[in-house]
Amino acid sequence: MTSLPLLEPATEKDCCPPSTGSLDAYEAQVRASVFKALADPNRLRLLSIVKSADGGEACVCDLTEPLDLGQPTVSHHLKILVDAGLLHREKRGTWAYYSLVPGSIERTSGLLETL
Amino acid sequence: MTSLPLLEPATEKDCCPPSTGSLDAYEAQVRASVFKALADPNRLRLLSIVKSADGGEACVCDLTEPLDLGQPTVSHHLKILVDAGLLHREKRGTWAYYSLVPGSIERTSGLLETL
DNA sequence: AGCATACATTGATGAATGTCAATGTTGCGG
DNA sequence: CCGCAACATTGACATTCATCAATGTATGCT
Repeated sequence: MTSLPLLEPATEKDCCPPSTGSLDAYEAQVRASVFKALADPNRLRLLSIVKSADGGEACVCDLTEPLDLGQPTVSHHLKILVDAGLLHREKRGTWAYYSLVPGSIERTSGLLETL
Repeated sequence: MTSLPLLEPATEKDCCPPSTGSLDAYEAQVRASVFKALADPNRLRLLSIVKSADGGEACVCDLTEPLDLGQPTVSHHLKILVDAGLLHREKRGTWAYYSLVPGSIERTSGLLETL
């Protein structure tokens, strides 16, 4: 994988006028990689827990127990969500705090409705 | 896989009050299976082509060429989209016509925003 | 009946994915 | 400096997945 621009940043020009009438191969691949990040039950639960966490953020140690997964596995899933542009990672001291990227859920919905 | 109720039918009771505050394992699996259907570029293109097709429907023979895929592969992808509740299949004569299930895109967006 | 067309299903194969154990890295406290 | 705690990375393994070739199943036509 070559690290595609998954979720376009908020500072994007006016969005997605479908000139051809249907998705070209490139756009389809970009969008599919975002849905790939959502295509795992544990990653959906991670998003849900982070979203409803106190302060809107959570560290790995808070996430490994409710999912009943090992710490390396949780870190792996979190990395996929960060690479997809859905989660933001901020390291403070020894802890890594994950939070939802503002607007990322809405932008992902947009990827669906502008098919 | 045991054929889970992927996209709840339109005749669903008032939607998804999150009692626990975060997704339980079952709900996460149900929702993930819908996003799994969307996690492939060729399937996204299929949805896009069907959506913008004349009359809102298309047969397999219209879909195999723009995707540059074999007919069995296209049929396979279409089956996944039907099983996910996103496409509807209607057989008329020798042809099989696929169309978007009304409201399925919006319901899928709902699966995102109610995480 | 016989044949061609449109589509589905099966089986096989290479690639991608989820998980864990082991190890590496970084920051904090004594 | 030493050890511990939190997290990331690597390597291995089993499972799932996307694709195709071959075959099966209807349906329409002559």
